[in-house]
Amino acid sequence: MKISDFSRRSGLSIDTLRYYERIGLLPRTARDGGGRRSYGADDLAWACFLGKLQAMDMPIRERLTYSRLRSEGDATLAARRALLEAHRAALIARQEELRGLVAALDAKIAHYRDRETQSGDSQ
Amino acid sequence: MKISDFSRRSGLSIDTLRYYERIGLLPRTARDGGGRRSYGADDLAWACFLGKLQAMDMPIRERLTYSRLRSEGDATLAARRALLEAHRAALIARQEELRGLVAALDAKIAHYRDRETQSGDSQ
DNA sequence: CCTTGACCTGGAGCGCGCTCCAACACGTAC
DNA sequence: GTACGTGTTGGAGCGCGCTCCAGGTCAAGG
Repeated sequence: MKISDFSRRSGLSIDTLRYYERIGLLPRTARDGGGRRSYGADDLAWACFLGKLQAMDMPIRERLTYSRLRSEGDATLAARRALLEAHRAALIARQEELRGLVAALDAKIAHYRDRETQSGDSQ
Repeated sequence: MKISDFSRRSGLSIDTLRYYERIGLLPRTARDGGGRRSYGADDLAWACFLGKLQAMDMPIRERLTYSRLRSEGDATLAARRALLEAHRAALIARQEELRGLVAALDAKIAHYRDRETQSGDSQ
């Protein structure tokens, strides 16, 4: 698969794909005769998972660590799971925080509704 | 209140307070005889709310818009409420997204648990 | 008086995560 | 054979949101 197709299917921009490869987040991609990147199906699964990790706000450093562990094979399975579990805990904490913040926001919005009504009544 | 106290109470660093004032996110603060910032209680409430907006991932641009509206008085109450409601909707959407991502992460973690067990059993 | 420490200003620097660019190499269609 | 489209590289640039720094001012304490 050529990079343009891979970009569309993975949801990562062409520039991002090359950038990720440069920093080692994606492994060095196989090349065709002319030196062009040629992606396979397993590359796609990995790129998509990287995209999910990013959507989960996992910073690049952590994704790099995960990627390095992955490249070291089955010996790092437990370490990788631990990393994911730590990030899961962070996500849960963030969700709790957001719940509280939404509640505060709702209070503020209700407060605005009151003030608008009052000023509307008095004019 | 001096800036160091205000920083501690608002949770914003001294540098951030000065930065916010520079870009217009905080209004020009009152000064004492020597030209030093002298904050009041209402400044504190506003700074704390700005902190919450930031914790809600509201970008600086949007916070600036909100701040500008606020400085224009009661005529902008409805606009400010609309802005907060739009951000509330974004937060809810993000929460939903995170729920899905956590589910995907759980699946991945379960997958790792399986693989670890298998390799443990076979050795 | 003189030191100390907190404050002031304008501006530079930084870490993140891309994004864009110039200059060049292919391979296919006409 | 030449134009075009798509790819390559290394490196520069960017938007965000601070954070840090140099060089200076001022008030209070010893």
